[in-house]
Amino acid sequence: MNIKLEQFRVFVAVAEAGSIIEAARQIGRSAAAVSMTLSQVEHQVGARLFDGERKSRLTPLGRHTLQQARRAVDEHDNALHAIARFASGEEGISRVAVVPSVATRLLPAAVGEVTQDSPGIQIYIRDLDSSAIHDALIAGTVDFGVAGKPEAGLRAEFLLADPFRLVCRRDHRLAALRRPLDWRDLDGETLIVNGLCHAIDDDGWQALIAAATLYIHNTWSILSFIEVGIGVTLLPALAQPISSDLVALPLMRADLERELYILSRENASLSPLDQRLIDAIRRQAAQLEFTSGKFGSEPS
Amino acid sequence: MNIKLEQFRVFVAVAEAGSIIEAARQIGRSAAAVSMTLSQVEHQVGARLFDGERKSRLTPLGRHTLQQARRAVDEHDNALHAIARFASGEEGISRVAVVPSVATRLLPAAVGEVTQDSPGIQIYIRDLDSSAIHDALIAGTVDFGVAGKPEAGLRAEFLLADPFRLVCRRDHRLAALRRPLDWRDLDGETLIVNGLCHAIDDDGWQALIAAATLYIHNTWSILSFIEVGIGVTLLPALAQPISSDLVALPLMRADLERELYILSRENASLSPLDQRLIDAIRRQAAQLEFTSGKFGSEPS
DNA sequence: CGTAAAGTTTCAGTCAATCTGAAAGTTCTT
DNA sequence: AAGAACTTTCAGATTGACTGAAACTTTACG
Repeated sequence: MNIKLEQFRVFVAVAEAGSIIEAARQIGRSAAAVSMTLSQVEHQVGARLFDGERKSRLTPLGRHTLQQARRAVDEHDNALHAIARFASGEEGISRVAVVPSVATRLLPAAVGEVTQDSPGIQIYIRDLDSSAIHDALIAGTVDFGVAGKPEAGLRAEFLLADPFRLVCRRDHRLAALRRPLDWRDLDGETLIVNGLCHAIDDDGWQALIAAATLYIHNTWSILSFIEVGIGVTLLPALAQPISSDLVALPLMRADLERELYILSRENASLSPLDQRLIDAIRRQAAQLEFTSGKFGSEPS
Repeated sequence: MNIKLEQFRVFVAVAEAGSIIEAARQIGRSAAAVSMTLSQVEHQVGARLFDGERKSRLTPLGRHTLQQARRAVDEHDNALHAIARFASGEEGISRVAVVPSVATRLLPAAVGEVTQDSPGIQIYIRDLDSSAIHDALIAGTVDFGVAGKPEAGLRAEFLLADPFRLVCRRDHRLAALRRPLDWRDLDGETLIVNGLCHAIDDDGWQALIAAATLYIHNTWSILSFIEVGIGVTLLPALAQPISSDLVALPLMRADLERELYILSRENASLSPLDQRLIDAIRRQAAQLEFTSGKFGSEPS
């Protein structure tokens, strides 16, 4: 016995309408087609499904078949619906790993954008440093990430270039210069080296960090030091928290910047929800304005 | 989006086989057909379901679609299976009302026959007198019944003719006659009239019961009276319990019998399980032997 | 690096299933 | 008994699916 889904649909329509003509009208077929389909179903089942000549009363077997047919049709429609929702990104799970600055500055608005119209979705977020993000991607524990360019084995699409700035207190002498800073301006300053400093490929800078004494990994800790008057540091604009006590000063070398990429596994597609989230992150990144031309500006 | 069940089947086969050629081999189609069906499905979904050129790795959307497709296909197969089981009478509910004699003499073996190979079925049995059975059928509380012929409104198919016998103690003087009895033989006997006596259309008999003093409805009670030596009665052979103290004597009027019918609602089909049960009852009835020619025989 | 092998897709033709409108055959109602 | 409503049958048309062959792509391997 093999009854097709469309045959089930026709049978359900007739059983519910109680008449072939009415059912034919509802599903947009001719009565002849419905009649033939129905007799095929009865032939498959091997017994009559309706009592009497008209199609208004079901046999016990017909009632049972109706139950089963309804169920099968409903499950099929549910499956189609679920596939459509997943395909449109209205439903699903997205696992993301991003650097802390993206987690605080880009993700909240992007996630808000995506979740606003899609209540059924789930998003897992981890904030890690770039190399941990690469590892997580290769391990498959996250679907995509936002981080610096990896060595290999990952697909990378450019997201944004984040210019480095010198961060110091508003009342620092460097803030009073009101011009892009040179490395020589940092002579005699207490430089706090952070994890992102090594990415800057500049000889003068490398000499400075080689001579530095303070190395602090966590961005928030660094800023606490600076706030109480100890030292200055170099950070990408996105990594600078908004604080009225601190300023981010542009550098002469305006080309020094951290590049952030959307990373994902090579040869592995992303789910539609991942795509939506990436699109939202890109939109948020496009809205960023690095006020690199102005002096004494607040970070972002 | 409308994906047919057969398309789901093809997609599931390819996803599980990891190759179009292998899937095509399994489902008995050409690779070309499978390839075309698959691209139809992808077109319907609106995105790729497999990563890379070969069909060995699914995209996240593909995995989700596979889950849903499996579910839909399984539910459809379940529905077909459930319909087949119900249609063959291996599953279902049967509600039966029968007269007490049938309940004790025919039903046990018939039910045993049916339940033996079908563990999934349910059978509800009520034993009632004929008119209550008619009422239950008309009310729809049972699917079919075994009882005497009803007035109207019910479909009746002849089951068996149950010859009336005279029931008395083995040591009764009538038992010693060893010949079919005439009404005159009952002169002077204490006749116990029961509910079935009125069905006998015979003037001599009607005169006898008009003159009787004992009227007892319940068959078992009647037999208790007879066992202690009080009276005789007339009962259909099937209603006579096996007891070594009692004998059932044939009557001269061998044509006096209670006719039992399989009754069901007119214009209402019976379920396949009902049919199986009816068939089993008929087989049991056919095996009955009323030893009407022999004298002093035990009741059946 | 080139060739063979395996896998996939495209193509055109064939075939089977399904649909339609018309007509005939039912059953039910009046 | 006649008409109305409904269902089925029929022949022809349409659609959709399948096939084998060939082209194309990717992978395996010497």
